[in-house]
Amino acid sequence: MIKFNTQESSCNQCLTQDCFIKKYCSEEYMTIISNAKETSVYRQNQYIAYEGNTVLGLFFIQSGKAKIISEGINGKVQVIRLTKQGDIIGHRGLGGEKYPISAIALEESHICLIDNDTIYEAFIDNPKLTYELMVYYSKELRYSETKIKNQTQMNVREKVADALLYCNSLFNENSRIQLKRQDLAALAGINSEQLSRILSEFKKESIISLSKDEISIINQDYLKKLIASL
Amino acid sequence: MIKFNTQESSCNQCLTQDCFIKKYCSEEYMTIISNAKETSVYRQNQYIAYEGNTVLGLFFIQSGKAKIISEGINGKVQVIRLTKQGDIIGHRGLGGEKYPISAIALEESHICLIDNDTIYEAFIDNPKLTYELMVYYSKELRYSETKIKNQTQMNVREKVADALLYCNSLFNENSRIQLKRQDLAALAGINSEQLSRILSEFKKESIISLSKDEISIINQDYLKKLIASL
DNA sequence: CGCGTCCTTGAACCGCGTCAAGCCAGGTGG
DNA sequence: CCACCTGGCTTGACGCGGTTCAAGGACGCG
Repeated sequence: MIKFNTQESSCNQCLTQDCFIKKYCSEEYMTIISNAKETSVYRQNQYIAYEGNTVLGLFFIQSGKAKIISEGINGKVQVIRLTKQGDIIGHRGLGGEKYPISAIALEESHICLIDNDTIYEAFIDNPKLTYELMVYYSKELRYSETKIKNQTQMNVREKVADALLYCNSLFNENSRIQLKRQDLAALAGINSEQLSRILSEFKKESIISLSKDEISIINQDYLKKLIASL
Repeated sequence: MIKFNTQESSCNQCLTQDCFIKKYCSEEYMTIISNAKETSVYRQNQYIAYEGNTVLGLFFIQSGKAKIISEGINGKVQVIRLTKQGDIIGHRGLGGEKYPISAIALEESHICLIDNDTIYEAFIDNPKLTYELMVYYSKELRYSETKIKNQTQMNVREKVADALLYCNSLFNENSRIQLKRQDLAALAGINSEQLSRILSEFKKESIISLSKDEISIINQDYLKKLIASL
């Protein structure tokens, strides 16, 4: 694993404005955390956290993207969610000993690790931070519980629509989605053959366009209507 | 809705030891909350919170049980989780305006409602409370995300085993489960016909016993092995 | 140019959801 | 006390949607 402290290792000078630490910690604590944290660079496909490993602390994404996955029956992978700048990884390990999920970088990513003790102190001394993180969690819970229902009730076509809209709303890069088919399928909770079929259908119906390894949504309204009944 | 302040409306005299307020709030705050909270009695099948309604605050279960549900396609119900004494309902509404789920009492239940403002003040002034609640959330997240994977990858038989073990570990009342078939099916994420079939199979194989409206687990190890590969 | 990886498409099987009928227990009224 | 009705549970039969297996195509890389 490639790790090194980057030059911009001080939170004060960090440009990532959506970081919880920057937004909700006192000046005093930002310094403490700056000294304690370890910022590393992860290359594409590199593991950030590994299911079953001991919880070291909380990861904050300074820049980049990652997928959160969980392995199931016969090694079948489920993509739980995708993360971007400002998001947190590893919080599910709070109060536990082992990471219940794995995190893998989707592109080169700069990620700060704050160890268990430091972050615990920060929580106790910065109620606003803790509260805001709690709210962040409750949003994750809502997303997660909606997805339980979706996995149970949606058909394949709806699952694909849902996954496409999810990617689009999360990254919002001119509506372009660049995930491998396998990852997108694992996010939708289906197999890659079905995904291919549905994407072809959508293309024929001019709902999306496919070029190389990118998917662009053309008719977003259609996709939204498709999953509106949930 | 039947509502009245019970005699034991003071947190100091409350016998529910697993309540977060009792465990992590200062004496001073317990008094404040005692005065602000409203304790109500809900009968079986009565709604505690309703999907889409304005978030009033947080519900703490003093005694009783409830199911948390979400309605989906064609009014098809998904049981997200079950709750018991000491659990919290409505925290998913934090930072939102509307409850994203409904909660319905499974039996006569005494439930305390703490309004938004009071609970927010309590959070800011009791960092330990906020932290512990955050940890509680992270556990919910782990459960929830495991369930996403289960709904995607498990077959019907495994889903039933999972649901039975869930009920058993949650309530632990001499391994007896008293939920209506429909509720149990909605918890497992399948239809009630399939549930019946699988339960009959399990009965034939002496894994469970069925009597009237109760299910008893006989061979717990078998069920655990069945879902171990997840 | 050949190989490996990823994507696409076709074909066949089967698990599960749906529909429908029968069963059992409890409640109600004649 | 029995007849009837109602709601929940069980079981059977059927058909569809989706998974699986398999083959072929597109592309990048050595």
